[in-house]
Amino acid sequence: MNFQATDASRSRSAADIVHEALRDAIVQGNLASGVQLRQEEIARAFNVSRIPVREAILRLEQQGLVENRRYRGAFVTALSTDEIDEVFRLRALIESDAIRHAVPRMTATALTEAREALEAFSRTSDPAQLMDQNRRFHCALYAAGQQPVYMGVINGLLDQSDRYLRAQLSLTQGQDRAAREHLLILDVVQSGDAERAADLTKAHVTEAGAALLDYLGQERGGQSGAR
Amino acid sequence: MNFQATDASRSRSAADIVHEALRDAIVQGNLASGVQLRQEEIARAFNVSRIPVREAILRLEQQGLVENRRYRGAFVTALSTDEIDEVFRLRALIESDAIRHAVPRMTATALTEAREALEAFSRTSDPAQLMDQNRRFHCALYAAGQQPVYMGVINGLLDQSDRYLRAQLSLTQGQDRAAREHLLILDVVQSGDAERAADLTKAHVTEAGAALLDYLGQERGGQSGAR
DNA sequence: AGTTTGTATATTGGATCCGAAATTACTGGT
DNA sequence: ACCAGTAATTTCGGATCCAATATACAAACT
Repeated sequence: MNFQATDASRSRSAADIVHEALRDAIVQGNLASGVQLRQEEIARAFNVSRIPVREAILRLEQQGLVENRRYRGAFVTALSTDEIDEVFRLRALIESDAIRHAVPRMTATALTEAREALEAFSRTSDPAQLMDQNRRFHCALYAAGQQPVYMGVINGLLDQSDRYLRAQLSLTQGQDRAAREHLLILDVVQSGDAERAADLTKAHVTEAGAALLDYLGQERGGQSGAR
Repeated sequence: MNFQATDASRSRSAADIVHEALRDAIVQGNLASGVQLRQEEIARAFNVSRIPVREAILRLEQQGLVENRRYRGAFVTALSTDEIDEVFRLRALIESDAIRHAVPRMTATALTEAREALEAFSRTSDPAQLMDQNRRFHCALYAAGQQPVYMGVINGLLDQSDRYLRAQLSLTQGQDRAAREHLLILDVVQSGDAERAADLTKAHVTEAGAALLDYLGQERGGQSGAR
């Protein structure tokens, strides 16, 4: 047998495809907060019936990316500034703990993947690429901890934070700072200092959140709790 | 206007009812790990079509309570001992932080609800009641912190841990110990010492997890990572 | 006998159709 | 001109039907 065997059962269902497309659109900001998702419209766009669309929207609702109001439709959710603050505090808490756990279990492959992500992050200026490589960097390090439950929660929070972070990270300030901090974190991880890696990660996330809230404060006029 | 206004749009859909029933059945252990959920069978039991059943199973999948394998069906998930350990470590981390945030914002109504839950917890010996009041006690305190994102994540983790915790808590040892610790936590919360409340909560959850893993170790024969 | 292949059945995924609720447009009255 | 009440349209939730896939079993072949 000398052919490339690919697990056919992993072929994505229609619902998977629709879900992923919608999820990306929301996270990347192509679907703005408050926009209504019409099942019929989406079904036509993907050339499927409304059933897989409903399934996709269901999944988005569970992820907190849309809000489904009975007989009225699904709307892309908007987080209040307070909720955004919460997301980043939770991320700081969990991700610092995750990296503390991961450092003593670090593998070479995780380190190389993180390094690749870091380099790709510095090279690009495409926002989508920026977000992808940012997530890839962090998750590569956390994944070495072999903690699937942690990863699940972290990914959920990242989905929430990404679509807001995108704007802030696109500012060259944000990208440069993130790149510097990533490099620092990677060095410390490599040195094996778990506590310091945890502290740096906590600060990294906390400051990203602060910068974002600052940025949003100007955009939104600074009213706390505003949608 | 002196009538009790109830949000009519909150009337539960068929999918809601099925979802809740299945969720309770899994959490309360009436549906054991590994059992297959057959859509047709469930649809007949609830006297609905398979559509709302599929929606319910979808939601359970997102919550991590069942695993859906394409064209094969949905199976109640079993957490490995490692994953259970993770759930409790995450809970300890997040819930201690949640109560630290809640203490300085504590309200009288939250305290009374927590006290009521505590008393009901001590009085009953019904496992289902035990679980309900346990969750009610903790969530009442956390809720005073006004952190919806935290609450969402915590509730998800509680859904995961509850169905394993149930067995352990039913042992009178477990119940007595939990009741004592709850009383202690409530006192400290009332005294306004956020740090100590956080420490106690962390210890409370950590020890519950340890006791559970110990208990499961006997049941399962102690093979780590076993399903 | 063991293995393999074809078939029959069961079960899920998706499409189409129907009913319910909500929003919008319209009409008649004051 | 404005408001209430009603009809029409839109959109969602659910039921039924069809297609795709997996499992179980039986028959045939080595």
